[in-house]
Amino acid sequence: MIAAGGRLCQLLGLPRSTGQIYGLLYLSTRPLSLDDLVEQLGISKASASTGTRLLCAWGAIQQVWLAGERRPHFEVVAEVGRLVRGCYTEFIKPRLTSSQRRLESMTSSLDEELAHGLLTPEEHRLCANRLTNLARLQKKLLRIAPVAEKFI
Amino acid sequence: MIAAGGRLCQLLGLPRSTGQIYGLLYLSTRPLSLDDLVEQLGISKASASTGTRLLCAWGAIQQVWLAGERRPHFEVVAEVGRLVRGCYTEFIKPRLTSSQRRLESMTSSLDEELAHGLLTPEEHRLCANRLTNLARLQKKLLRIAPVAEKFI
DNA sequence: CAATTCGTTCAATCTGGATTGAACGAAATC
DNA sequence: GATTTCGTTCAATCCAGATTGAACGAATTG
Repeated sequence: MIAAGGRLCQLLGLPRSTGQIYGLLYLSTRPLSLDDLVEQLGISKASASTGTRLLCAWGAIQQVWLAGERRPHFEVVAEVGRLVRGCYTEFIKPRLTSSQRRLESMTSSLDEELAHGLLTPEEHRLCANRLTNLARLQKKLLRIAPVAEKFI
Repeated sequence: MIAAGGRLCQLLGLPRSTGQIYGLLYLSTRPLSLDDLVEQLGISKASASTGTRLLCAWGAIQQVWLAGERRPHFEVVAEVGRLVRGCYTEFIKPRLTSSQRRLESMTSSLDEELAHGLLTPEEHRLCANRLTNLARLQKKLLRIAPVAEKFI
């Protein structure tokens, strides 16, 4: 589980240690402290600190205060599906909408170039077609979201 | 467009140059040779060679032989949606199915540990629950595919 | 208040993988 | 057949970003 989490994060361009922390906590039968993570994963306290903070910010894990312990421990929060959804709304969706704006500006500047005679009508038609294709794809990708949410 | 392709590839953990090549070809009004790519993108011929080969393998671009030219040129193939679908069947789906197998083996070894008294029934129940949660999520993700294909 | 225990931060280091220059082989041209 | 023009391959290099050790500050304990 630790290895799987590490590889998944590395595949996504995220710190491997972060995935390892989640993997360990996911099958731990009790909340773990920072030093537990350091010891069991063989990572530095610095990595453990930044990793847990990142996972907390994503709502993947949470701090809990155990009776008799004065430092916080960590445990995973239940639903994994929420992580996937969060990944969509945090990562994919903003990029899709921002690139939609960029596409619009590219289209308008393309029209300008045609008006100034920098492009033949032929060339303009080809580029405009490709850009509208992209725009259409983006709209579809954005429309999938509500459908997918019903499934997950 | 070049920058967008480069950044997208970099985000996905792919060579930036590959994305740049696709971005340039996507708005080019004519097929380009390897040396065109080298010149216009400022990348080495080695990067251009491996990049075009990768994109050809994905069906993102294709070679065309222009009359009077003895070396092949490259152009994008139209539908972008096919790329997204290919990304799913090539990357996501295999990983989902392989990790499904791994999950099953983990579950069975977990049962063994319970039988050998290495785990309390309490601990076994918690781990088994989390594993079945994961398995359920994977099944859902796999089931989304046919739905999404109708949309894109 | 001193001493200890933590978590955080930051500069330095390490590393996986992209990039590249050069060598190579194939094909075409003369 | 010699020469030039290509595309490919591979070892060396480079780089972004993950990791870490050490220093720091806050909180707690004696």
